[in-house]
This record gives sequence, structure tokens and C-alpha cells, in this order.
Amino acid sequence: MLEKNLRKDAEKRRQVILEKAAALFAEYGVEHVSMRQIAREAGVGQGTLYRSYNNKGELCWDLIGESCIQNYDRIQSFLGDHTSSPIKDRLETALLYHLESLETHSPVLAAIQANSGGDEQQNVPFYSEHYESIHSVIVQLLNEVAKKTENLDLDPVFTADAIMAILRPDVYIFQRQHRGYSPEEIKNKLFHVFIEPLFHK
Amino acid sequence: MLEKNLRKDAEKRRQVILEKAAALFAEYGVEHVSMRQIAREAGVGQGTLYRSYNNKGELCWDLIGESCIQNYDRIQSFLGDHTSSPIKDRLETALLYHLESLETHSPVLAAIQANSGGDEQQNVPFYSEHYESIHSVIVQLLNEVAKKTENLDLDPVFTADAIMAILRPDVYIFQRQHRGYSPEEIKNKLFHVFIEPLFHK
DNA sequence: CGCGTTAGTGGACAGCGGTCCGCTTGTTAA
DNA sequence: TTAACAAGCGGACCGCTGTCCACTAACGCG
Repeated sequence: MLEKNLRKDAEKRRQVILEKAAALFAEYGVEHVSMRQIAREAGVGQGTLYRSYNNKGELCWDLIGESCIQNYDRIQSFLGDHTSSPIKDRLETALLYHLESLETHSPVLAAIQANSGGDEQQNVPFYSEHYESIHSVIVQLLNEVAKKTENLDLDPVFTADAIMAILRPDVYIFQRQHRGYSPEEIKNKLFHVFIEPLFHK
Repeated sequence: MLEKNLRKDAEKRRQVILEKAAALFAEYGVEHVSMRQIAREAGVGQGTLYRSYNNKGELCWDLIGESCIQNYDRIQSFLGDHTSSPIKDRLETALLYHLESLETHSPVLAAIQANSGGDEQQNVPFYSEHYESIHSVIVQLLNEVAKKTENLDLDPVFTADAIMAILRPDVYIFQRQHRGYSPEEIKNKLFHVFIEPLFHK
């Protein structure tokens, strides 16, 4: 929660928690830092930490959420300013902006993915509002493609699901570290597999 | 491990563990059953359980691994018997057989995905041999497509990664439960997004 | 300033995944 | 049959996520 009406002392503690968490994440890597470590380092009790954040995923979101929302706004702003640009360019730019966010935040986003909600949400790959927002943008753009292209039998929702599946944080990390692709390469491959076929006739 | 040289008493206990685990999974759902519950129900200690299986993922694999391997063999057998069939048919049949395995085993496969290896393997979406095997089949078939089609600039590895990303067990469950697609619909959508564009010219 | 109310605290607790070591039991050779 | 060896055992242990309640401290009002 970026906005909470907390008592002054509680707000101070929340700030200390965030600072210490960010420092620990930077030092050890987000996946190696436990909520206990964060509580200890911040000098607060377990209960206090969990009063601020339901789980590690929420804490992580508090660290990068603003940046992700800004990026989403950037996408929407771009799309709003370029309504007459070719749909292909708009789709590619939206995805490019999202990939930039992934490049910056993928370890923390992976921690959010792995540490949010209960059992039920663990089984929902696109649970987060943020991902749903990006997914929606893609669906809308694909719907536009579908309307403009008569012979193209396009499935916007499933296609967006497929794009979002390969853009999951852990998959992105895999592509970067295991496959050794650069961000530019991933971008080109993504466009090549998903976008270009839509415009080849 | 499907083959272990165990003492008779240990082998008996391993069988009991498997039987009780299968019963608990059937009753409560695999994601809701802990290793402690399994040990209790089987009447063995923690250490004994973990001597048989390093983690829940391994135990789950022991339950369905044979079936998955048989399915893989079925794919290879089909491909071996149909080398002169159109590549599109072979690709589609291989994926269809894999989808059938997913339909049967997705909750347990999702548990394997979520509960295997250490931190490092958690960040590798295609860690399991089984998934690597299917991935390889797809890459090989896509390589054939690439060779036979001159004007098609195909990226077999990334394309296979994308296919495997949408075929992850948790994503499959999401498509079935959240999107409400039938297995037939998922199959059609998968072919539509990934296969048909390869053969449209 | 004092008091009442309630937001906030921390650490004990439960249950989890996983480890490990003193003890037990199965197996084999003499 | 017996003894030696080592595979195998179980439960105490560690650290984790997350919960909860008796206690504390902040805040606002008179």
C-alpha cells in the first residue's frame, strides 16, 4: 500500500522496514532475504512487519510499485498521444516499455510472483493488477489489429496470455541468464514470434 | 527415482508413503497436502520421508513420472512411424499428446513445478528433464519447418520456449479454470497462435 | 495536563520444509 | 547361529511464514 493513514511512529517504522529491506535485497538478492531478517534488521517484531505487509510480495511491491505504475502510465500516455500511428508501432512500443520495466525489476517482480497471496493465488499466473493492466493493453491493441485486418482470425485474449506467459519474471530471468539473450535480443525475438506474423500477408 | 536398490523394509515403507500420498492428494488436492501430513499418515518419520524423496516435487514425480515418460515415448514413437507425414501434422500431434498429459496430470505437475530443487532451480522455468525433452522435440520439429520453408525466418528455440511457457502447468490450470476453456479449445488456440502462422504463405 | 480509547507492538506460538545423528534393524559372511 | 557392518530410522532441531493477544504508547478531547 503506497498510501496508508498510519500514526507517525508506525509510518516511521514502515519507512525503516522498507529501507532495510532494500539494503538487504541489494546485498543478498531478494530471493535470499527472509521476512525475519528484514524484521531483525529493521528492529521491529514479526507482528509489526506483518501488520505493514501481508507477505513478502506486498513489501516488494511497495518498493517498485510506483515505478511499475509510472511505466504503465507511460505506455498509456504514449498510446494516447499516438492514436494515429500504425498499430504495429504502438503494439511494439507498449511491449518495449514493458520489457524495460522487466529488465529493471525482474528479480523483485519474480519475488512478488512467488510470494503473494494464498494457495489460490499461487495457481493464478496473472493474478496481479499490474499484469492484468498490461494484459488489457495488449488485448485492446490486438482487438484493433483484428478489426483492421479482415482475413486475420486473431485470438486477442489467448495471444495476450501467451505473450504474458513468456514475459513472466522468472521466464524473463531464464532468457537473460540461461539462454544468454540480451534485452534487445529478447525484444526482437518477441516481436518476431508474436507481432510480425500478424502483419505479414 | 523409479528404480532404487532399497532394503526390503525400506521399499515397503516407500510404497506405503506413495499410497498414502496418493490418497491424501485425491482427498485434499495435492497443493494442500504437506510432507508432514504424508509422513504422519504413512506412519514414518520426517527423516525417513526425506530419505526417500528430497522434496515434494520428487514424490509427485514418482507418482506420475512413468505415465509422463510413456507419453513422451508415445510422441517419439508416433514421430518415428510418421517421418513422411506433413511436418504440420507431426508438430500438432506431438503437442496434442503433450496436452493430453497436461490434462491428466496438471495439478501434480504444478506441484512438481512449485516444489522442486533449491533456490536456483526455482528460477528456471524449464528445469525438469521431462520438460526439456518435450522442448527438444518441438525444437527439432521447428528446425525441420525452418529447413523446408525458405522465406520463413523462424526462431525454433524461442518459439519452443514460448510454447512451453503457455503450457506450464499453472498456466494450463489457469486456462482451464479461470478462462474456462475446454482442452479442445486450448488445443485449437495453441495451434492457431503458434502453428498455423508457420504454414500460411 | 490527565484520561480514555484505540492503533500499534513484539514475541510466543503453530505448522511448515528440510537436516542430522544416536540408535535400530536388515543382510551377509563365517 | 552369530557377529559385523552399514542401510535405514525417527524425532529433535533449525529457520522459515504467518497469527494472535496481552501489553504499550500515541492521540485527541475536556
